[in-house]
Amino acid sequence: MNIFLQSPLFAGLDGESLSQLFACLKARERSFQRGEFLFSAGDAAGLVGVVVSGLLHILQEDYWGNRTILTHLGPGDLFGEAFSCAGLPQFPVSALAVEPSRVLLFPWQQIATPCAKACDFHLRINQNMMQILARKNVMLTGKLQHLSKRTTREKILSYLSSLALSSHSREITIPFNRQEMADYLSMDRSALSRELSLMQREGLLTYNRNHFSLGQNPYGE
Amino acid sequence: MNIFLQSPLFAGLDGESLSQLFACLKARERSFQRGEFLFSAGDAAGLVGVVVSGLLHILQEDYWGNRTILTHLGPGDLFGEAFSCAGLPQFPVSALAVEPSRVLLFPWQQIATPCAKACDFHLRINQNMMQILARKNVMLTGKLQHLSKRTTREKILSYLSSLALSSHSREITIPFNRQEMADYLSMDRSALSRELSLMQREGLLTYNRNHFSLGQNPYGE
DNA sequence: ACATTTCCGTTGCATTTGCAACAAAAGAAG
DNA sequence: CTTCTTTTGTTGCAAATGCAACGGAAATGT
Repeated sequence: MNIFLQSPLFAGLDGESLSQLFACLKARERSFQRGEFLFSAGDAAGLVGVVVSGLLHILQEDYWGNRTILTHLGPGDLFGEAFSCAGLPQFPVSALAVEPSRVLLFPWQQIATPCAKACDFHLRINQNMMQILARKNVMLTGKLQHLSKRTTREKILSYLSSLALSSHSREITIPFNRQEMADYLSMDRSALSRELSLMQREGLLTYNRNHFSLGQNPYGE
Repeated sequence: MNIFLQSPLFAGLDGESLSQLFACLKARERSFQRGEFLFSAGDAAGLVGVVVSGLLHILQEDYWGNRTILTHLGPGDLFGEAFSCAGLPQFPVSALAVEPSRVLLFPWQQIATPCAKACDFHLRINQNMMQILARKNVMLTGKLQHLSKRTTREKILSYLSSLALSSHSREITIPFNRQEMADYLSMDRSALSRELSLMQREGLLTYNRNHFSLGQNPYGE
């Protein structure tokens, strides 16, 4: 139960409201065994879920059948919301339980349309859902900015710059180690290290581990 | 007026509802001269707009002051919705009129909270907005899939594969010419042409201009 | 039909990047 | 302190990529 209260979808609600809301949402809790699919690509979309316990993988399969793991989902995480809310007829990805898992599932429609009682809870999670989608949007847009740069250096600077701007400081501590940073920016770790090292020698920035300090101008001398 | 009816935000409404709704939303129309900023990075967010006529650029400025054009917006296009809805305190980007432009502006809050009259229109654009955010989400996620591949070939295949899957066909016609396709995938046009040519020689696919036909298996022989 | 413009494929070349392997540094465990 | 593990920096090398330039093909306009 605590899981739900911490989930952004149910933010602002208390335990009591929650049980009423779950009835409203026609939510039901289900268990999945290790290796069981919650849904597969091609299944009708319209389902939203919250992980209660266990571990899920969101998988994508391309035209030739190659699978990629897109995300790992743990307790509290939300899934299916974007596809369902976008009105896609089918899920383009699959959700797999990689550990015995319990999830709360409910039909998307129940969120979108106000219930007969027009309850406040309903309004609230409606707003929450919108905020969740919007935030994810902002996040994705940001990451896309970095990845659409063509060179390693530009990607790195784009990433660090965005952090510096949002923290209003030239001092940045990132939440990644080198390997994770390289993964986030979709590049090789050694290439990342090499470029960082180069940039430091050129005086664009200084760094130590996951702490960075940006210089004045990456271009002019 | 027609512009609005075609905009996804106002989908499902008719002309009459629209005028009532605009009052509800406290919408006002404003004109901007060429070169005038609608808002600048750092301004308080919370504003949503629809372009009526003219042309806007969304600009981003990085830590060192380098500007990038993120988007071009024309009549019917929506802007500001993600940032405002996400609850960001400030806009991280700027909006500039590059031609004399007219836009409809309204405060985000008016969409999120139902009006005193609890009008149906209100509910409707609430749902519309959510769908818009969700669809953009799906789009961004898809593009991110492609860009996070490390090699030119993988990016191309990821892109074509996703189109093939969603159209349930190995025959694909893309909405881009070469240069645009290269831009979309963030790569050099000649590098794209070279790789396509290579893949065709290897039998992975065949193509002509913007029409592609995928082969059976890009890996095994 | 002809001229003009846009689009596309190709290629040489310099540079960048991924990959692999190793060394140095930092941190954790004993 | 010593040992072991993890993280990070470095480097050689092959392959990939961006860049620039060019020529041919296709589309467009007259």
